[in-house]
Amino acid sequence: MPGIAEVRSFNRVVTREIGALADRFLGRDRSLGASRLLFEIGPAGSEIRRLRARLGLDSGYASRLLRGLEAEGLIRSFASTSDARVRLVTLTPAGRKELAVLNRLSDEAAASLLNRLTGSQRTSLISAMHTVERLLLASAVRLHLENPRSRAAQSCIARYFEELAARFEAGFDPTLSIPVAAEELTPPRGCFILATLHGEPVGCGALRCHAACGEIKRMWVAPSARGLGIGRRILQRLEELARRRRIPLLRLETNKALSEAQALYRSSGYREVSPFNDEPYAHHWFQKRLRTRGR
Amino acid sequence: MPGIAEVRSFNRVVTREIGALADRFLGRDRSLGASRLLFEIGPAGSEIRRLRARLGLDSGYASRLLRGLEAEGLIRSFASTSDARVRLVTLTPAGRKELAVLNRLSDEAAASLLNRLTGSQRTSLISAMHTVERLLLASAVRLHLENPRSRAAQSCIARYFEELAARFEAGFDPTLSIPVAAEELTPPRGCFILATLHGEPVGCGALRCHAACGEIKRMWVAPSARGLGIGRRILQRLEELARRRRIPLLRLETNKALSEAQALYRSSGYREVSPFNDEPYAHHWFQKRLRTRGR
DNA sequence: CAAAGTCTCTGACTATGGTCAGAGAATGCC
DNA sequence: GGCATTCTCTGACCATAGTCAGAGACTTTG
Repeated sequence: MPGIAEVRSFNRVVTREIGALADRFLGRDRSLGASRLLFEIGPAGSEIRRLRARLGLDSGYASRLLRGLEAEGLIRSFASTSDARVRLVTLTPAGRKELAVLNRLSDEAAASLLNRLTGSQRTSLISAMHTVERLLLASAVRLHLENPRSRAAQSCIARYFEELAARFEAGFDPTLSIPVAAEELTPPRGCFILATLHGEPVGCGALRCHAACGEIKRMWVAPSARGLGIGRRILQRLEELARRRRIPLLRLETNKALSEAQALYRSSGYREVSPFNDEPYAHHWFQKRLRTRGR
Repeated sequence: MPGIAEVRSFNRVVTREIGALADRFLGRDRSLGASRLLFEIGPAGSEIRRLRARLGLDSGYASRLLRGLEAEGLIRSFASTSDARVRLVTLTPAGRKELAVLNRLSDEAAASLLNRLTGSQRTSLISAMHTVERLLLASAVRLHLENPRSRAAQSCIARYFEELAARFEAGFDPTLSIPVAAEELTPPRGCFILATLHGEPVGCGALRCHAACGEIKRMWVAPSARGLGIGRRILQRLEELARRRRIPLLRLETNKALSEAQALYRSSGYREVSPFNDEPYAHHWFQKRLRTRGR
C-alpha cells in the first residue's frame, strides 16, 4: 500500500520533535503522569473514573498520582453526591495556578517551534497539522453494534434530542414525534450503531427493519467530532447491515434545519421522495434502493 | 501568536495516536529502547558513538542496551580498525531477521491506520504528514558559528567538494579552484556557519571578509535536508554577520550546474554581475549591496 | 614523550510508569 | 435482603529509562 513509508517516517520525526517539546514541562518537579493528570482534571474538575478512562490509567496508579497531587495541595477530592462510590476531584486555587503555569510553558514551547519558521512555513505547518490531527482522529473512531438501552447509547440519543430541540424552528418534543422503541433497534428487529473515539461516544445511527424496507433513524454525530466522515461511515455500515438482511429499500425523513444531514443523504445516493409517513418534525423524505446481491 | 493552540492540540492528538501505533512492537519481549537501537543500527551497522548521538543516550545506558542485544545474539560488536577506541556494531543474521520482523510490524501498524480511512482522506493525510515532518525538521535545524577546522566542518566541506565533483561538467579539483584557507573563515578574518540537525551537520556556509566587500563561500546543504529552507537561513545569517561588520557589499560566484543555488541567490536579492575573479569553475558572479544601518 | 582528550564500559543508584491481588464501601438487580 | 457489580484505595512488586562517577584503553596534541 502506498503511504506506509510516509506514515512511518512521520512517526519517527514527530515522536522525536514533539518529545523534545514535551520535555519542557518536566523541569517542574513533577512527573509527566502527574502533569497530564493535572491537565486532564482541568479547571472544571472531573470524576476520577473519567480521568482513568481518558488517560488509560490503572486504578492503583491513578490513585497514587492523585494522592501525590493532593499532598502538593493542588487538588481536592470528595465523593460524588449522586453516587458515593465515585470520587470527584477539583483543583484548589494553588492547582489552578499551577495549571496556568503549565499552560504557559506549553504555549511557550509551541511558540518557540513556530518562531524558528518563516511566516509561510508557519502557515503551512499549522494547516497541515490540523489536517493530520483530524484524520488521525477519524481513523481512531470505531463503530460497533450497541444495545440502544446502554448508558452510552442513551447519552447519544439524549444529546441528539437536545440538538434537535435547539435547531428545529419549532423546538423538539420526542413525545410528539413518531415513537421508536428500543426493541425495534435491537436485533432481530433492527440495530443501533455507536461510534466511539477512545471509548467516548461521538455518534450514533440506527436501523429499524420492516418487511419491505428499512428505516434509518437516530443519525447523529457529536459537534466535536464533525468533519471526520463519521456520519458517512455510520450510514455505510447501516446500509451494509440492511443488505445482509436482504432489505431492498431504505427510507428516512429529516428536518429542513439539518442541512448537513441532507447533504450526506443526497451524496450517499438517497433521492427525495414524497412523504411516506406523518412525522410532524420532518420536511424531507428520502429513499435509496439497495442492491441486495452479494453478501 | 496565532497557531499556538493548534500546535498544542496537534501534539496531544498525535502523541496519543502515534503512541498507540508504537505499542504494537512492544509485544516482542524487548524494551522500546532496545528496539529503537536495533532500528538505528540498521542493516549496514554503525558506530556506537553515532548511535548514542542519534538517539541521545547516555554512554552507560547505551552500553547496557547493546550488551543486552548482544546476549540475544542479534548484534556483534568490534573495535574500529581506524580508531581502536571506537566500537562498531553490526547485525548478525538473527538480528537482520529480527529487524525485518520489526519492520513488518511497523508497516502493518501504519497500514491499519491508513485502512481505516477513505481513499481521499488517505491522500490528504499522507501529504499533510509529509508537510508536518519537513517543517518540524526545519524548525529543529540549528545554526552556529563553527571552527572550519573542526571535524564536522571538514566533513561538510568534503561532502560539498564531492558533490561539486559529481555535478560539474568538468568535475572538480579543489587545487585548481581559488584557495580558501581555514584562517580566512575564522574570526576575525571571516566566519564559518554550520547547520546541524540533532547534532549531525547538514549544511554550511562561510563568509570571507575583505576591506570593501565580503565573499560568500562553501554554501552547501546535505541532500537529505534540502527543501527545509536551510540554505536561505545560512545565507541570511551570513548577511547579518556581514552587516554587523559594516561590510557594504557581498559577492559570490557559482557554477551553472548549481541551479538551485542560483535561484536562492536571485530570490535573496543578489544580482548577476560581470566576473570579479578568475575562478575556473565559476559561470555566474553575483553581488548584493547591504544596508549597514542598525546594529 | 607526556598530557589532554576521546570512547567505552562497569557498578551503584534513582525515578517513573505500570501491574496485580485484594479489601472495603456503595450501588443496582433480582 | 442477598448477591453481583462498580469504584477506589492499598501494598507489593517489577521493568524501563536514565544518571553519575570512575576506570581502562586508546589517540591526538604540543
